[in-house]
Amino acid sequence: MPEFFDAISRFTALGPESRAALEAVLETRDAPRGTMLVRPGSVCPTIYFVEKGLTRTFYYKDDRDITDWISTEGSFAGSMVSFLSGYPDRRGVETLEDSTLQALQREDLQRLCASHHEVERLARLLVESGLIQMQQRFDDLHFATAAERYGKLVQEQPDLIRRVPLGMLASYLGITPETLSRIRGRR
Amino acid sequence: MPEFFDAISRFTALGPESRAALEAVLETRDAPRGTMLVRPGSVCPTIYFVEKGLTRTFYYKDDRDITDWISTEGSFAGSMVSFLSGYPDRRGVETLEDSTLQALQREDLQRLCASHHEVERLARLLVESGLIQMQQRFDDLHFATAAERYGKLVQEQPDLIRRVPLGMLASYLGITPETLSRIRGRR
DNA sequence: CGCCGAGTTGAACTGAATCAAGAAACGTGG
DNA sequence: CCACGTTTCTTGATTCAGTTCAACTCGGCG
Repeated sequence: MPEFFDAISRFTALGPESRAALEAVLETRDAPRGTMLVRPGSVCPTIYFVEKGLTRTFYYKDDRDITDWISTEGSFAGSMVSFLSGYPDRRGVETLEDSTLQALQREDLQRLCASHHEVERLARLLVESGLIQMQQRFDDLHFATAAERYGKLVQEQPDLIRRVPLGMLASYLGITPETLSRIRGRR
Repeated sequence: MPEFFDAISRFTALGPESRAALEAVLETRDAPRGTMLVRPGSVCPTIYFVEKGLTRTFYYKDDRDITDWISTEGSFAGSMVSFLSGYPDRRGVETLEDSTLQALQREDLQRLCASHHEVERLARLLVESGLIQMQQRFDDLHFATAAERYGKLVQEQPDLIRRVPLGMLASYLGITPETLSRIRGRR
């Protein structure tokens, strides 16, 4: 719980009232490795803050399992698009390790956004930072080679290389497992 | 001006006070074709609503001119990332046709967000829709072939094919001009 | 043990980039 | 209004990063 407020304090300061209101709707959830938090193809009514553990957002593209996003401690997990739009999305979410999560319901957040200006600001800033990350990832996909993207991942999140199976990392980077294996092979 | 409020009314309703406050800071600007609205590499302190005309967001990647985004009537133009973060960005913005724009300054928006909850909500919803679009585009880049992406563009914005030079369309689609020309060639 | 999924390795294939000329369109000044 | 130079577009030949398909290895684990 305090981790959550630590994390969001980087975006905006919450007054005691807003903070209490948020605290009241957050729900702590322990989920063992392999728990399906959101089923692919459904609406994602909950966004999870990862306090401990590891999750991935994934979907199926022509029977292939694609990892779309990986959320480590201190970040959010969910189908952003579905959570924001309220429409179903092919993306699902599952834990890759035993995890402790803070669950925030879409409806609660909507309500708090309406009633607390500070929460609305927080939501805006969170979405903004999501958009900026997305832009970054888009640019990488556009212009960096497979090896460059892998190199960047190694630099920025070296722990993931050990914690996430190769196949999932590969699809996260937008390449096949074979290609990632070869990239590793040289050096 | 009314076009602007029409467009944002799809997101949230503004009370008369918020509306007046926004109106007060909007500035209409006529820009002939080829006007540089934001220079690449600078901070983008202004977001433009395109009332009439056409703009593109672009940058240079190894001396190649890349079109990152195209904004038609009724949409926004600018370096989202820079506008939101306040940091410089390689992306610049220029008009592709004689255009009429509504200019909104970052500082004004920040101020109004702080003072008017409704404006903050509007900002959040706008960023959300930006993120959703971005996700869509990311997925396309990931999985659709060059020809599929072009086909989609033809379907969704057929006017752009006539209004935007091939080279710019190509880089917008993430391919070379040669490839786009060939795609057009067959059929 | 022997199976099974995850990872590696190899060979052939492919979509798109690159390099290299031409052809067409475009606008600017004489 | 035409001629010329510049930019834009097309077409062809070659190359390359990454995919696909297929076989093989390795490390558990029932």
